[in-house]
Amino acid sequence: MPELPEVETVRDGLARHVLGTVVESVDVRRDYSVRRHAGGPMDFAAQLTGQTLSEAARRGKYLWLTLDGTDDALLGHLGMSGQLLVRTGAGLDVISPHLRVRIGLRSPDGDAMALDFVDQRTFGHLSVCELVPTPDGLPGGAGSQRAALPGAAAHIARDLLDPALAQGTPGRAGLVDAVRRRRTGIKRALLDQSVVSGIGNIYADEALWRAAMHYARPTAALTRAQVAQVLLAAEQVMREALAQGGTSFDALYVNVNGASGYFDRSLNAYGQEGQPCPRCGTPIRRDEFMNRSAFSCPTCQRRPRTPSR
DNA sequence: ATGCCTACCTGGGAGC
DNA sequence: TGCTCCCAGGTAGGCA
Repeated sequence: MPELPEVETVRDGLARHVLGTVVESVDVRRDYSVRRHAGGPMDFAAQLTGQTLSEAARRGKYLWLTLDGTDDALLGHLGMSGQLLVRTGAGLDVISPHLRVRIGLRSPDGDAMALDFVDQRTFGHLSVCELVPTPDGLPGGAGSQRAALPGAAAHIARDLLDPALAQGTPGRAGLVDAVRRRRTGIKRALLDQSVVSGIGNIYADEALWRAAMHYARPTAALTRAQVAQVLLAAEQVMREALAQGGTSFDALYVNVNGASGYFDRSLNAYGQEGQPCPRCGTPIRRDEFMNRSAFSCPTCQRRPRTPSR
């Protein structure tokens, strides 16, 4: 499912293919896919039609296209199965079985195009949302780097690929402290998008495996160095996935599952129940966690004596 | 305020 | 072959 690397791949593809296009039509095929939009699907279409898409931005797993000359943006979240596909030429005849919204576009060259929102499981959604200035998205209150974010995403923290959270910056140190202030387990903290964004179940498990840390380790009992290590592991895993997936949008198409091709080859823990740990050979274990799964190596990632859930 | 849980939603695939 | 059921999980909102 799309987490930060996949969403960034989509954002990059949109930046290269749809900026400067004008919205000519909006076909909402499933009302549920237009959510958190005050006026509903009809208003969504009305607000988009005639607008020029002028910038492709992202915060965590939210991404948006700003509408030129307004304070509004087309905001999207891919949920767990969403895709944004650019259609051109004969591709316009392709109607995916899970097409939820088609946005008809006209390129600066006069070509007909479409931006298709395809989403099998319908956890994703689109809206038109006002951009609002945020006081400071940095954990720990460091710095003064304001940002204009869609109101619906204003509560989302910066992600580990955000320059403001680069290693050695006040932002990164503030994030470490913010994690340690939590009274919960490390995986819950990693998944909390208001602490650090972009990490989902897959990259959380992969980061914890790489850092050789159990998911239930209480954050408050971790040292700064341990928290920094986990965050670095998460950053590395996501950067590697981004490097592998970054070209898939050249074909105007992201894999059917919204993934970047990373998953086939490089997963060490997630989904690997019963498979040998690549580090020590112990079979990877699957636990129920937050009504989902947590995959870990029982040897490399030893459960703490007093685990946090 | 903070932490945790549940509902939302679909259809591919496993099991019979 | 055809049917049923399970499973995936990001997020908002509500609860304690």
